[in-house]
Amino acid sequence: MSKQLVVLDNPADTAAACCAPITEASLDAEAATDLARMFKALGDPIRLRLLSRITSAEGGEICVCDLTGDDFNVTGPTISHHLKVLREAGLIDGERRGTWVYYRPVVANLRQLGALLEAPTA
Amino acid sequence: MSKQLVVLDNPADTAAACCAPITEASLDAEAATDLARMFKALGDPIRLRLLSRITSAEGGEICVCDLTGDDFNVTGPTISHHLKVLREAGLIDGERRGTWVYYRPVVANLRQLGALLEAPTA
DNA sequence: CTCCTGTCTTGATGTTTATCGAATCAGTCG
DNA sequence: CGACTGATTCGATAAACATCAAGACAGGAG
Repeated sequence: MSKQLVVLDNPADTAAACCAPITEASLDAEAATDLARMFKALGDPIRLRLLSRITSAEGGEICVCDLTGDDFNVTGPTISHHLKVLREAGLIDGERRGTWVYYRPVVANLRQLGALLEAPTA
Repeated sequence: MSKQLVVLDNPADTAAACCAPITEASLDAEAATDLARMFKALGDPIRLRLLSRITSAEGGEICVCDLTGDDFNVTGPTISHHLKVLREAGLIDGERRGTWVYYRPVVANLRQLGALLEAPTA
């Protein structure tokens, strides 16, 4: 099982009604499902803080060992679970290098979500 | 009970670490909780499509009666539930006028979420 | 090879959520 | 007032989720 941390089929950049701002028209059901999966991943305070740490990390990536410190009040497995949710949503991307595992943001998908929400502004 | 559809204390525009992009630093726990509440509201395909219809409505608002058509495959009460979730998250805002109830987007909060996600792009 | 540390998976548990049908509230029209 | 339509709330149920403790796996150090 070397699949463990490989990026594998990123569910987000396959279909994912790219770039259509939410104002443009009614999202069709399929696009809504893809997008909702990503938003749902953001819908937890711990995941949001994890993502914040990952996106703001120097060098564009961060070691899990820097996330399991007791800043968050949860155990290691729980952090691991949340990272998996973010990864499966296509918002981050992880890789093992030697002893440690590093995560970095998937900027394109984050941008897509942002664009979707900023459009109604105009 | 006239409270029913009044905008009441919008939980989102009170504290809500406004405008700090997710890259800037580690979100503090309190800000993350507020933001996660909004993202969670977006984390459902039906709510996303409802919001899409609301933000793209002519005149900036839409009648619930135009949402309960069978475009979505759920019953009236379920639509009502989702609208409530969006409303309590501070993403939309509703008002009864006569027989019908109208909803419109809370643009400032949508924009805040969008800005948070577009920042990592740069 | 054997231990040790870091990360993830599994299994269990309590909580939250989506959904519906039935009942209720709000406003209009006879 | 009394019936009717639109929208919400209530109560119940099944599915999804967050969390933890215990165990498993990966890689480096003795």
